[in-house]
Amino acid sequence: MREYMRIAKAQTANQCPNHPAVNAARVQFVLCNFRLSFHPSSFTLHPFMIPPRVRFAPSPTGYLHVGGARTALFNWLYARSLGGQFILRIEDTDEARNTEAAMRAIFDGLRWLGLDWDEGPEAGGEYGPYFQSQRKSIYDTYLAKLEAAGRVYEDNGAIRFKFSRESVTIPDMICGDIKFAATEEPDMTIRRPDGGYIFHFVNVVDDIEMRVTHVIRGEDHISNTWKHIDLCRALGAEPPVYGHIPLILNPDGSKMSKRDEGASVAGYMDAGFLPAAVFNYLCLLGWTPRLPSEIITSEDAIQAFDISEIHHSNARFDMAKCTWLNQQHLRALTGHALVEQARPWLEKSGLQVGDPAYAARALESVKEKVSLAREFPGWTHFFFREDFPSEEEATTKLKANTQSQQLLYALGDALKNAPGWDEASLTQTINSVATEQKIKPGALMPLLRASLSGQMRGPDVKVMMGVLGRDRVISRISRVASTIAQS
RNA sequence: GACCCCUUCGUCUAACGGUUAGGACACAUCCCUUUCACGGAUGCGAUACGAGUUCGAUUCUCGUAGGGGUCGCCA
Repeated sequence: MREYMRIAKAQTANQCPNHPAVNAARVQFVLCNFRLSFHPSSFTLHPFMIPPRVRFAPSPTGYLHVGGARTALFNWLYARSLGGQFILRIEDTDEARNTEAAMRAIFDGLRWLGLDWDEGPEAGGEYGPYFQSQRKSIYDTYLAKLEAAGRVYEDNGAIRFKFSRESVTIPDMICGDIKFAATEEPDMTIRRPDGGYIFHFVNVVDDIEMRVTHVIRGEDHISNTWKHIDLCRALGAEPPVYGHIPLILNPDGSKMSKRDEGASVAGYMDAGFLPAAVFNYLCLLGWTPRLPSEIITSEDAIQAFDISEIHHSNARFDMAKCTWLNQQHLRALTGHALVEQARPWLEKSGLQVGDPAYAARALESVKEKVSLAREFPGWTHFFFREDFPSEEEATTKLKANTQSQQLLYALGDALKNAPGWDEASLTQTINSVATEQKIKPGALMPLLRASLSGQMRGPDVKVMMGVLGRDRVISRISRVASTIAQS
């Protein structure tokens, strides 16, 4: 197998030397088909084989689960890396779950992550409708095929599909060959007495109808796959190629369900995660992009994606690493992008962003200290208002030193007459005050910090002074100095 | 219970059958420093167990144990 891969890569590289990534991906695609359809001895390369059509088919449960999001992500990467189509189909045959809000959660989550679909709700496409609730007549037609083939029978008003009961070997793009012995499981119900169709049936029919070539889904479906293939063949269609990806578990190894930390994509939005970071983390859970850094963009992922490299074992969710990645991505933001990322959180805290250039400088002064965007207000609120609170610790610091008031007045006077407001001038000014007062320059810093921000941790003091500007700095210093006098 | 998937540091993972079993996160210590971070350095820490094949096994085979999944008139 490895040898075929090597030859295939060499051949496609020759054909299209300008697009090595596309070629590597194409080879992968070819090989996945090859695994299914060809014996090694008859292996031939088909570099211009039709691009894959994959789909993400969630049920509108009211939220987008990270496991589902990662399934969508791997499907999307597969399509994007091979120039194929990514289809979104809503499996809403269970009418109780079929609400507009439940649907929105899925659309919003996917869009937030940047997983755009080529066909599906709000995108159109020639194989619609993309809601199973609107496809009943199609299912009726396919049921008739099964009836004609003598593969169904009625059971108390429900309709069951007669299994062929043969042992099968399923070539899985990720797990390799999976063998299933002939089963004694009861035949599968495909339609309820009320006429509603069951998941397994509609899922298979839609994949046939929508020309889906590759089904990439959660490992929880491995055991259902032989049934789907059986159904597919009974309908006279060639089954798609399957690939089963491992599940995401809680840190303790249990199954991740709705209320668990990190389970809902909306939770990441609410916590101030960057979509790029969550995208990045999901890539790393179950797949190792062979890139120099673990910090990657979606473009990197598309370039590097190789479905055969997806792992076979379940992975536990690690919020600490996801948060670290968010910090890494946050650091890469500058100017406008940084302001827009922080804006909702600042406004939610009642802060007016105002001049974007000023806001950008304020945010950049702390961005390396922030892990999640929602932490921005806590670090920068004093840049955006004069009536900021003074924390207990800062007040104590100012009052503990009997010289505080005198030092602040001296600083205020010196800063008023500082020759400039750049870092060098500020350093010079502060140093000369320190010399005058016979103390170390470092001793002035906490006083300045407390006076200017009301807290004992924050941006570099001189950077903070630079952003605030001379007028605000002097007025804050004198205000604090006089407050100390009153108390 | 039957069937299927899986098993390397706490977590995510790397290692043509030959490596002092590598990296990232987390943790600890130190350096840098006005704070908090970033950055740098160091440390802690793993091949589930038992057989077999082999000169040699994390790697291949079998068994055991453990984890996960499927077996709906849910999706």
